[in-house]
Parts: sequence; C-alpha cells; structure tokens
Amino acid sequence: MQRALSVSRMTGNKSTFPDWYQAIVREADMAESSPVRGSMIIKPWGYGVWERIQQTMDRRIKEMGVDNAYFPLFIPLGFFAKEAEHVDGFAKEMAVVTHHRLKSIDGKLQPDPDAKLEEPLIVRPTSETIIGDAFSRWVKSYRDLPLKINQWANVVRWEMRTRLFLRTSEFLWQEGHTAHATREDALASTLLALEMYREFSENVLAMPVVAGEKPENERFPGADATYSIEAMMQDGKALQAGTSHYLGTSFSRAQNIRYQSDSGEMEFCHTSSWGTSTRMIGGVIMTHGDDDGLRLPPAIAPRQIVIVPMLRGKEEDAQVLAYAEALVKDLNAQVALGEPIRALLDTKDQKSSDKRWNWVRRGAPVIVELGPRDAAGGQVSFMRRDRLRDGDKVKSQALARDEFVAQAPALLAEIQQSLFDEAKARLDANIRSDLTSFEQVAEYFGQLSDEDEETSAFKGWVRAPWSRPTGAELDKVVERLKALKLTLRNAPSQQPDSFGPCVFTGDPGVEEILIGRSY
RNA sequence: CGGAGUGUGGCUCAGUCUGGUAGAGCACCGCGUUCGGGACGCGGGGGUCGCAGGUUCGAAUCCUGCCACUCCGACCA
Repeated sequence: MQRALSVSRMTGNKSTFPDWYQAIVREADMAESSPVRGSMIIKPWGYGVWERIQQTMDRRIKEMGVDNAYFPLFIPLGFFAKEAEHVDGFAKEMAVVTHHRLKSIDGKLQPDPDAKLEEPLIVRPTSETIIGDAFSRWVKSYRDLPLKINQWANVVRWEMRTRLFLRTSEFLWQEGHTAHATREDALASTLLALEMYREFSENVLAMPVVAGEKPENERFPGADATYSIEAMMQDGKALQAGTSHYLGTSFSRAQNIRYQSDSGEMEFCHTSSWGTSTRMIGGVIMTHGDDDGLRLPPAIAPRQIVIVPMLRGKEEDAQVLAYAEALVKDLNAQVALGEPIRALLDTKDQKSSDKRWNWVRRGAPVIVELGPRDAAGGQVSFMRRDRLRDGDKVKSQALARDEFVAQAPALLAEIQQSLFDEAKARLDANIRSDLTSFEQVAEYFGQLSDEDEETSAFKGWVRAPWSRPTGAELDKVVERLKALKLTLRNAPSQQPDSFGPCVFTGDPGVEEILIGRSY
C-alpha cells in the first residue's frame, strides 16, 4: 500500500513509533527543532492548532469565572527559596539569568563581569511563586475571595531529554491559579479545572482521557493533592495531558497569602493551580495520526475544509476557480461546531495531486477536489481524512453542490465524533481490569518476549485495586513497577463500590489505580 | 549525567573497512508530453561531507579532541 509517510507506525522494530511520530511532526508541517537545544520552532500549521486550543479553552476558563492576567517571565531566585519542596522539585531544571550586559573581552562576546545581577533571576518553570507574591498583596479580606487568575505564557524547564511537543525546554501553556477561603472551596476549584480539562480533551481534541488523582509519589512539588487526565497513545503508553493541583495552605504560608475573615481572624488561603501545554498537540498526533499523516479533529483544525482546484492551464480553469471561490464563500458562511467554518481555497501554483497529499499529511478533515466536470455538473467531490482509504484506494465521494454546503456542518461534527469514537474504543479495549496480583501484572507487562519488544507490543494499561500505601511502603511499590518500566498513572475519579485485595500488598483495596508505561 | 548509535544538498540515505578531491531517490527550477490526478522524458540549480586540530603529495574516508541529534536509563507537563 502506498503511504504518505516514509515510516509506518505499527510495523518494523521497536523504534518505529518514535520515528513515525517525528515523521508526522515534520511532514504535517507542525514544527521543527531549532538552533536552540531542546527548543522548537512551531510552524504556522502547528501554531494554528495551538491557537485553536487557546481560543476554545480560553472560553471555558472564562466560563469558570477566571480572569486572564500576565506575570513576569523572570522570577527572583529568592522566591523559590520560600517553599522547600517546591524548589527541590524544580531546582535541577532551572534556567538562570546572572548578567544584564555583554562585553567584548579579547574579541569574544561574553557576559560582562561588572554587570552581574545582585540576585539571579530564574526563567519561570511555573509561576506559583510570583503569582503567589501578587496574591499576597491582592488578598486582604474574605471579600476578595475567591481570586481566580489564568495566564497564557511560555515557561522553561531545562530537561535532559526533549521531544518535539512532548517535552521541550521551552513550552507554551496556560496556568490557572486560584486562592480560596476554605479547603472545600479550593478543592472544588481544583476538581472543576480537572473536569474542564476532561471535557475539553474529549470534546475538542477528540482525545478520550481518564481523569483521576495522582498517587503521592507523583504529586506536584509542594502540593497536597494532584489530579491529572491521562490519555492513551497508539503505542499503549500513557500521556499526562493536563494536571490540577490542590496546594493546601503550604504556598500561602510560604508567601503570606492571608485574609481577614468575617469574624476578624487572619486566615491563610487555600490555593490551587492547574495547567495544560503544547504537549496536548503531541497527544493529538499520537492519538489520531495514521500512516498517511496527521488527522486533525475539526474543532482544532486551522482549516477544516480545503479545496484543491484541478487546474490544467486551460481556458476552463477560470470556471473551476470561480466555482471554487463561490463554494468557499458559502462554506465560510456556515456554522459548524459552534463557529464559522474555516474553509480554504488552495490556489498555490503547484500540482494538484501534490497539494492533495500535502493536506492529507497535515490532516485537514475534509479535502475537496474540484475539476471542470464538478463545475459543469454542479457537484462537489471530496474525501474525509478520518476515513481516507477504502482498502488501499483513496475513497472519494461526490454530492450536489448545495447539498454539500448544507451538510458541511454535520459532516465536520461527524468527523469530530468518529475520531473520538475510534480513540475511545481503543482506550476502553486496552485497559485490563481482571488481574488480581502483582505477579499477574508483572507477567502481563513484564514478560514481553524480545519479539514483542521489537514490534512495539501494545499492552495498554492495567486497572487494579490497591490499598493506597504511603511513604516507604509506596516507594517499594514504585520500585517494583519501575523494574518493569511501569508507573502509577492515577486513581480514576469513577470508582466502583467495593474492591478486591491490593495487588501490591494483599491488604484490603480502597480504590482502583491505573498502571502503565508512560511518556 | 550513564549506556548505545548516528552526523554527507530541504528529506531519506549510499560512499568510510581498502585515502585520489562527492553520488542516488524524493523535493526544487526550466522545457516538453501527460493529467479526474501521489505520471513521464530531457535539461538544470543546490553540499568547504557536524566542528577544530593532526597524519599525508592528497582526507567524507585514517588519528585526537569537541559539538549536536536519536534511542535506552535517571528527571519531568
């Protein structure tokens, strides 16, 4: 079968899936690596996806009563020292600014020794500390609460190993920060953000996830509780696609975020923070991509319907173009998935067959090909990117022009749904929940033959009861899993009423937890 | 930062063992033939072979050092 990508995701040796991923990022025109180690250049098509994510999520954030603001990129070093666990968690991956001027010394441009900063500045890895500092000044009275702020920003974490979108030194994200009078209120806010992420991920990204609470060892540095949404990639690994933290009063104590209650007492605020990043784009690629390239859910596709006119340098070209222009105009006047349709007439001076395949690789949800015959017959030939092929052949279908225009919103909604359904079926089919002991779990994941390993054996996740051990006992569990390259993902929010014994300790189970390999 | 591997036009790679001064396919440009469709022919542009030293009459090729990237590990959104 002819493929659009040079690399197939499911055949060959174990390095195939990463190779396939990189091929998509490149061939779908999403991003490329930059001269700066670990940092990427997000190209227009990839950034267009990010803009769609921003716009649709920002609306949801505002619906939660959260306002946008902007805080500095640089954070004084001293701010981190205030919260011990927090600084420990990030110390090893901080970019530090120590000078404010360059000087040519011996013909070499270097930091001017006379321009050393009194106190080094950290390029934010996350903004709890500097936002908390502002909160401490903004909150005086219980009447100021709850305080709910979000910012869209870039952050820097000096990671050892980077992969485009999934883990880069600099990445784009949103971070929400809230302060509340009570634990209940802050926890409710934490869970509201988590639910927003779940709904966004499933309805906008068409990426099914499991929302739940992270075990103690996976908590955000300094948090009382961390929640996540976990998505299953096509190689069976888990991708943490969003996190929400209940920070208790540890950050407000460290930063003196206090309010006077209605009874006149000074009380510490309970705070929360939550974030999602450009990593979600990596998740979309690994959830929906196929051997022909990317498949974008219509809700985040920068262009939902792309029209490729079949031009051959003949007189009839003018008619085809006029026909296509009128079609784009009518499509863009329609509303799909709650917004005006984003249709594009691709007039680039390029062979139409090349244009078609470029849009296939980029994942445009609907690709329309219009030739003289369509123009003359008043019809529209198109292909759905979610169901591109019938066997090895590309599946093209035709509709009367007006019918196509009228059905376009429903078509896009259907593609959105079908991508979700496909991914949801895969997720559901690949969570084993019938294993009752660690030995069984180990056997399921661990005894992969060399052959399995080489064909990227798809194992998915295991969902099993556990006793929620803490401290040293939890560390032991984590170690045993680590030997199998496994991690605890989260304890899903939806839990049954009763539990079998813990697969790790044999003690009575108190909840079910997801186990799997992860990114 | 530990282990393994790879750096040759935009992309995928051959050439490296056995030194003689750079190739293929795709992409790009031109002309022509095709064309409901990832076509073909002819012609063409583009590379100081990751960087810096060394050996040699001569280095993509041998030696030394460095850098970057990929995969595995540790760390993480």
